[in-house]
Amino acid sequence: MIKSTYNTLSRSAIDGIFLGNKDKSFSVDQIISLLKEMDITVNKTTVYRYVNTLCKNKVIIKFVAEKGEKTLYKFNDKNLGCDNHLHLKCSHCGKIEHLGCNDMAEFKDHIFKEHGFMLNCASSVLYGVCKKCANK
Amino acid sequence: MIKSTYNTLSRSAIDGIFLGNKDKSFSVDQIISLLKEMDITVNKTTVYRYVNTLCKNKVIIKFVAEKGEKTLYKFNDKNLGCDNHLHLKCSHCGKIEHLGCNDMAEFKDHIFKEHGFMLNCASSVLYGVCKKCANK
DNA sequence: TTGCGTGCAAAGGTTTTGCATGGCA
DNA sequence: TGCCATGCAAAACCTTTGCACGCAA
Repeated sequence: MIKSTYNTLSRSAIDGIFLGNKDKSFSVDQIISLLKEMDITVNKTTVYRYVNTLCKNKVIIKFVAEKGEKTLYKFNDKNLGCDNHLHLKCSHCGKIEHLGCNDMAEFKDHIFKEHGFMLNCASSVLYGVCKKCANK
Repeated sequence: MIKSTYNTLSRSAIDGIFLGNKDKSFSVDQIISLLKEMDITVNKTTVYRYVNTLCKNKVIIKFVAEKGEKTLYKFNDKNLGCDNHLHLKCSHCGKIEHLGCNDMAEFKDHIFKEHGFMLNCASSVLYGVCKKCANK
């Protein structure tokens, strides 16, 4: 999924996991388990290194689910439109800011897991005061 | 801040930090630094134990800020009403759920720190489909 | 005096780093 | 061949636990 590097079985397989489950998130241990099911054994260090590389390249996103939980990694789907990010509307100047999906992933996930509420981002608007107006 | 326990200098000082900065959040290391500025030296273990006790008593709330960041602790202000939590409205049945401030702290904090946007929770409603309606 | 609070050391768990080897291009 | 990818071991880091001692009530 990233350019100017070598292709290896491990990396292709990890790519496959993220590409084949664009809406799911995985911990490093889960990735290793999934690889094992495909009879591919990969060292934990290798997985950590690769997911970090993918994060730096913005191919996947990294987030912490809860308290002491393990770090999760998820495909960063850039093709999704306004139904996948929230909108912040300034009550003062009326400007609307789009809250990118990187910021949303954890929050939406939490609302769904903990409250069983499937958020419809396209319809939801958060109101407040933006930085510029706050400084006036 | 909690009953049926002994009062000690360390605990009073930690109480003071949270009570005096109700809207701010601190890591264990930050707490130790602040105590040091008051010439109070407290062992890290002690701080961990006390903040965990305070969490169990719902006096403060615990949350993870970002990625691999340290766990943060913040005063749990119960005097705040609907202007401190978000509302989830089901587009199907119309029911409104209140998203408690424990769930909100991190999200609101993030929006403010990263986007400079001061969220007005009272005016903001998130739309989606609740658990009951989703199961129909 | 009783039992909670504390500090120290050690352990636990996740993630990172160093180094030598292996494998892609 | 050159350089990146990998595995192993060890380290780094945050947090928790065990144990003995100290101190509040």
